[in-house]
Amino acid sequence: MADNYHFTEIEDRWSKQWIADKKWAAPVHPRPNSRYVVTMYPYPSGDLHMGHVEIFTINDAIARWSRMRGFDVLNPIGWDAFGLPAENAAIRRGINPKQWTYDNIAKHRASMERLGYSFDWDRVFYTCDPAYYKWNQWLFLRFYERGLAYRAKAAANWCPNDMTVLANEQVVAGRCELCGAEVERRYLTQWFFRITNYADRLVDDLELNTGWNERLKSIQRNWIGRSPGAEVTFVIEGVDDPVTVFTTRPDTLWGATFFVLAPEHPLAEQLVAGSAYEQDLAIFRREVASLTEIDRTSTERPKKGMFLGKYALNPVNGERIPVWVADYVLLEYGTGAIMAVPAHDERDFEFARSYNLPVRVVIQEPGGDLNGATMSGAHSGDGFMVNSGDFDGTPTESSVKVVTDWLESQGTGRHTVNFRLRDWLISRQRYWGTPIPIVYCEEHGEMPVPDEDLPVELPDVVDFNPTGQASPLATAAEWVNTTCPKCGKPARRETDTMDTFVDSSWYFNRYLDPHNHKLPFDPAIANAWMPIDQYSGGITHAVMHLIYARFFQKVLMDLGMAEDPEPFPSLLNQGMVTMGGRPMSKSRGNIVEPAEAFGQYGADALRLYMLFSGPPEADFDWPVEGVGAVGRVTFPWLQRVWRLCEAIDPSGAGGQEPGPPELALRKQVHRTIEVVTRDYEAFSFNTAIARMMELVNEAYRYRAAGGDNQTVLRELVEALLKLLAPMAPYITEEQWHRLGHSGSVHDEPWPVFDAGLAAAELATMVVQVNGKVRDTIEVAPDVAAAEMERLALASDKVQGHLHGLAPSKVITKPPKLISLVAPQP
RNA sequence: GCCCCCGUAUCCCAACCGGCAGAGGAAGGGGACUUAAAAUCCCUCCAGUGUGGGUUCGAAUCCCACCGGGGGCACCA
Repeated sequence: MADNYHFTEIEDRWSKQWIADKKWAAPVHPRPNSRYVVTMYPYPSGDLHMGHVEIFTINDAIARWSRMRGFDVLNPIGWDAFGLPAENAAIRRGINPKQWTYDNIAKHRASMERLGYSFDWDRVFYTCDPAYYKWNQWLFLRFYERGLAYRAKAAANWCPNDMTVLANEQVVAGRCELCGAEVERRYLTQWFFRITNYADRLVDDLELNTGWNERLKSIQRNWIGRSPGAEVTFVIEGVDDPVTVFTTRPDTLWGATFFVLAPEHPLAEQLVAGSAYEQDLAIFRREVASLTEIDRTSTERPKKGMFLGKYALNPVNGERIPVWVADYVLLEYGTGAIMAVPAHDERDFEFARSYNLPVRVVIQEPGGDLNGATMSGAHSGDGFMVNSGDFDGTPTESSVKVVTDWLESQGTGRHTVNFRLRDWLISRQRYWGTPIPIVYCEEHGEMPVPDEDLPVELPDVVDFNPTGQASPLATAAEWVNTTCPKCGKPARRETDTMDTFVDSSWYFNRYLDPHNHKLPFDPAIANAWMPIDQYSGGITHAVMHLIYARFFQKVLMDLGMAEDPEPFPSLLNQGMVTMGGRPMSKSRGNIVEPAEAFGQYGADALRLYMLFSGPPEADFDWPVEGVGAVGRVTFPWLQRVWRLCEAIDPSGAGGQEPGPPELALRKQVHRTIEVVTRDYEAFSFNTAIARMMELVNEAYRYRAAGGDNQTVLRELVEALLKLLAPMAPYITEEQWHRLGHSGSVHDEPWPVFDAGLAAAELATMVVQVNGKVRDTIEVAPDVAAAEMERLALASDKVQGHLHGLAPSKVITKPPKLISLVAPQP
């Protein structure tokens, strides 16, 4: 008697069995045919959400499929366990962040186990564990030795809500990426990683990432913002040191009619010191400082500035041009100073018109008559140089290079490249992160903590409440007061902690050697697995994690600890899971809890539902009905698969000689193997499932028509179970055993299709006349072109459209298509 | 403003290198089974591919322009 599909019992039993057997453990040293498959480790806030389920399921299907294809597969997991939400939860509840974090990790893990993810549980780590963050500190010291970690005073993004500074990457449209509060600009002394040293390599090596989509590469290119141009040196009257400006259009130098400094530029202060302009500048600076970053960078606001009473000398013609400060010039970009060419730059033009500064045309369009006095907007396009001495007539295509070369020869300029990317600000004024391993000695100043004193552990007793003044760690007096590693005299520890993106910038290396006590990882072991063959995760990390980790990889390479310039040349970005077009959230009430879904319909049905929803990269709008969608779509199909399997005699009793219906069914099995394999290769899980549904439909139709050949049905079901196993691991394992096998379906080799069996005996040839389908004819798959033409011309329908004339042109694509072009009558 | 991605049945989604627009699912309609219903099984309806041009024997697919949606960058010199 056939059993029903009791998914809860089946899933519980196999889940425990696999874990007890350490079924997904990977070897330390892989064979040459290995696959390192990694999905971004989660942040343990609450339980898993649907976004996790989607990407982990995709990742798991890839890992399991790779195993069946004979690869050594490493599919690890860990937790990104440091970070602000834990600390905020701890403050609200009056507990230690550690407790909240570990409670959530336990929830995550239970859900992951039930969902059947084939992670290698022996390699798990938590980044808040001193055994992990010790190596953040170790790596920090290596960066420090090479000048890649440094402390400097700079304008920083301060989140008034989270009471910490943020990296540029963590500010979205002027707001804190985590809490949404508008960030403030503060001049603070902070720790930075010198990522700008790697800006060129970060752009150039994007080309090595052949498995990235264009969208992501474009986001990173935009973010890094490489801008080739020139530096030009100006002399300001009465100032000893020359001032350098950056420009992308040195060919417009002859059109510079004024010179502008950023209001905060130290030189501005110096220029007006003791003059009548001094007080006005102070007032103007205060005005600018009172603007938020959003206002300051708005293109809508009229530009403001003031003359400083000094003149700069244009290096190309010695002309005296007035020096101004203006709010549209930013201290952070380029050199904080510009030459203003109003005729050919929109911003300079706007400013010149509001302050009645001269506009001089130095680029003219062919046949154009641009006039500085009358033009209504800047001409920033191409043309040829005018009013530029010997360079008149030089076209824009070559002018930038020609002029810059000439400036170099004169010693007044040089080719250079500017970047939008800023150095990565890594210090945070919060508790729950890696302590920065630096102490400050009265005598020796900033001193790195020696390697043998690592880890610098987080103290337990701390007042977490951020004050905005000092970091919480400053309240742990016993911890802060230490001794100088050099002289032994009293010293104070650095009280800022590291950005948690430091943790995630190298974690995939730690999985490869997770218990190493001497090094973050053994390069020899890591290099055997690296780079990651398939990485997966959200595109929300496009300019954060995905740029930082690439930077780390390059530094590791320069340290001799890595061989590969890119850590994850192939990356899959899953789409967002939404409901009603908006992100799922508790407060909005548009949420489906994974536990609810697998509780009602099972992990297999939920996994399959996520995979069936569409291509992995596409956003997925969950139907508003909620979990019921699983009960309407993939759960009934799994029951259908279950019933089909139950119709197979486990004793393996043979069937009769196969007749035409059985041969047709067998052909369908092999065609399914062929296309499903192709779909897996393309990560096209939704179409793979559709193909399997088709096969199941065929089997049902065969049985509904009275067919019951056990041999062919068993072939079909066994192939189906193998093809489905990476996506729905439980039902396939259970039925594989019920069919009488003692081993695991997950240890089976991936099925191979028989090309002879998969091929059709007859092909359908489409006959087009003038591009329109006029007839279809059954032909042999290996039909010759001449035979196709003969058959096509023999068709009455075709003759009707040729009007009895011979075709003027014949295109054949054997065996599927022949296209005839009728002669013009 | 510049750049990237996407527009296909009522809905979700297919369509390889340009070659019969439809694989799958949902919803809808009909039928079988049943005393009846549910469940199950079978059958079935549904668009000419956002719009307008172009290239081609032939365009959902390639090119151009536009419209709509999503995203990135943006007083970046």
